[in-house]
Amino acid sequence: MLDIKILRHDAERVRKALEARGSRVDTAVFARLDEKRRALIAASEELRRERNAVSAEVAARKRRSDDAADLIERMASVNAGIRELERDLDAVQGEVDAWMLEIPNLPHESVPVGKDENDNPEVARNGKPPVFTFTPKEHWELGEGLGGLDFQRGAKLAGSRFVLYRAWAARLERALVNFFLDVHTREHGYTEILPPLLVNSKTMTGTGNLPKFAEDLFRITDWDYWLIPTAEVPLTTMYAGEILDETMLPLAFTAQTPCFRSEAGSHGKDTRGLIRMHQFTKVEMVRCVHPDRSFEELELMRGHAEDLLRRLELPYRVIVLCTGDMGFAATKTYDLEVWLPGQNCYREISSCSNCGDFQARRADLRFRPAGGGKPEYLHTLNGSGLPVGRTLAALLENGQQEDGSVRLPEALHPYMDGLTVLRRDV
RNA sequence: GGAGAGGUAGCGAAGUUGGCCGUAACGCGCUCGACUCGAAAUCGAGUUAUCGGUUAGUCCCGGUACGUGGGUUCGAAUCCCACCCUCUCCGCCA
Repeated sequence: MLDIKILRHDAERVRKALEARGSRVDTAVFARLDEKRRALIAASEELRRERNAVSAEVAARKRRSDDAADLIERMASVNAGIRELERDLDAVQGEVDAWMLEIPNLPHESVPVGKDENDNPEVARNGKPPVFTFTPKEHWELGEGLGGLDFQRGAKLAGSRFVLYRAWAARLERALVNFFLDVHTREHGYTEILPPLLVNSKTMTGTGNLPKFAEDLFRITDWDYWLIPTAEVPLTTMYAGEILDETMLPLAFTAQTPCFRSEAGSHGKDTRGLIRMHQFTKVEMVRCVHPDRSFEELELMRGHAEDLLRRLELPYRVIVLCTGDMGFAATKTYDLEVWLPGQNCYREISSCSNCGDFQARRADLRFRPAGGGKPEYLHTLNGSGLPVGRTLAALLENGQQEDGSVRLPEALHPYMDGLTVLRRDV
């Protein structure tokens, strides 16, 4: 949610910033609603003030056993007025809220202006794509060939975009989860959380997934439960409604969870392989930080994700999402893209975003400054560190050998009981 | 699922025959000050959030908030209804 004061006093800035995102917003609508809302508040509060005063007078008379019938009679019209004004206010407030919840975050000034993913500048690159003396296969071919990925049975059990892991693949999934969590908790200073995988509407609204993106989510029939599309949702809103001590900042949480996404609107995209599933495991990083530090924290967190790719010896590049390609809640986003030899291109493997105070306002995440004083909204960041399925795909494609076996990077050997090469029989 | 108890400031807790009871008794914690060489102890003072008006900002004025949402009433922490959550016991269960 945007700061309502910015909308009031600098609507033009909002309009321009959102235009860069490719999202048009009619700030005049807001101005009109806001004005109406404030007038209704002022009017109804005036009547409430009167009611309070008269009620106090009634109480005083009753204590003296005096008659108060005239006052009570007078209150009938005051109460009718309050009822009417508040009914109107509720309606207007509802409109304002709905409007505010649909407005995306403003891009930070350092974000390049652009239209879509073709305008995302590359800012860093690491590792060299491996050179093969044969035509590299795609990961699903390797995975199926080695008996680890069973897309057919996944589809039988649940449908398309589901997969079943077997033997070394299931083991590798678990190894990656442990590896990621170990690095984050031991070296990067994150606290591991195991959150609920179902959350309510309020929680989903806090991160910005609702109300606008309901169609991207799975929900439970007859319950106010939604399946999380990422651990970002519960991790970011853990402290919703609370006022933290500044000394608690920065908070750094990591969690591995299944993630559930409807992938509505991506029919025909990445229909094969592990890239786009309805269910996938991801290790997520979330940071709740002092507003003055959030952009430094973004660099830090991006480094944490990069660290994992380096240790896995996976070639990758880093891009900044341009204004037109950013997510709803983000004010700045880096995407890490891993090299997939089978697909002969870089594919997104981590998205690290600074959401500024956008989610903090929605979820009411605040801290009290160390010197005392008014609570302030903190800033929230989230980043994948890393999605397990896509990492597994990258490992298969980058480590493949001519006979279809796959070399594992050294970092994973201890997590695989010393196994260094994936073969059909492991 | 059944029975009972409860939800009030950072924590504990008082307030239920409706009316100076909401900055909210009392205690703890925290902050500042006094005392002290320093500390403890003691004493004193301070310590909710939010919205609207006003403001450069503070102050100030007013509204709201006693789990949530409704209702009754001139007036609700207090009475009524629904729901949520926590605890205890019973049942069931990985």
